[in-house]
Amino acid sequence: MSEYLGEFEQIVLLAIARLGESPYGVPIRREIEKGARRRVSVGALYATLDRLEAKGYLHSWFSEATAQRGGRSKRCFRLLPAGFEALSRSKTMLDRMWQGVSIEGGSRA
Amino acid sequence: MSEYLGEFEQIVLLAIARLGESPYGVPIRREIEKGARRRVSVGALYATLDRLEAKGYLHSWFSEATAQRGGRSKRCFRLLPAGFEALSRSKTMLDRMWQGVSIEGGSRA
DNA sequence: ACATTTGTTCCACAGTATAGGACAAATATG
DNA sequence: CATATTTGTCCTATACTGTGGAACAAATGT
Repeated sequence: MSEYLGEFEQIVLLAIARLGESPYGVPIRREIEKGARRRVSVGALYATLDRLEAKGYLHSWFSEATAQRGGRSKRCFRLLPAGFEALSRSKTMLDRMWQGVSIEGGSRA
Repeated sequence: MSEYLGEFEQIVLLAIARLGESPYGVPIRREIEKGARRRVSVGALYATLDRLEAKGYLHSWFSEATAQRGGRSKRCFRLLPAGFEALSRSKTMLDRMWQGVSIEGGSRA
């Protein structure tokens, strides 16, 4: 297992952090599409959630079913401290690498 | 080909942007190890450089050999505008997702 | 000639990203 | 009650990215 988070892994953890209240798959997906302005397939999302939980960055459990049409039990998620720390490490590293790069566009003569 | 950059791809592009003067493999590698504080194997670096060039984010060419022991021709790199734009897109997206997350650590009660 | 130094390429494999269909579990309805 | 509809998760297959290290290439040194 790599010491660092992939791009999409970061986005998923951040979406959960933003939502806060034990969100489940559907809201998480919506939050990513809205916040990152990027299409997300269901499969991609759950695969990543599984991996993040296996790494100990996330915890999940099943809620009770609700009395609504299709209101089956939902798999809720919570960001664990280790997840937040991994997120911070990635951010710190990227921020550090961006220092001194600025607006020069990279096409110097 | 994904629309977004992987974590390591970002780091490689940033290292080249920071170095500026048509750097080649060895200095790029050193810059990453120093700047990102992360170990980089040669193979990992060149594989990523090749992919970034194939995507049109980077341009490379071979320099003349120099009169030094082992001073063979070097493969020099330059960040292309498309590379800088891709980098900016990734940064903008991550910055947007970080908004509202702050220091709460993610382990709310 | 052959050793040493510096650099790059190749190869094999692990890990991450992606899409979409299959499947499960609830209520609605005739 | 049998079946349709709705909501949500799981599974499977495949492409792309990340990884390390050995092999190879091309200079000068001795």
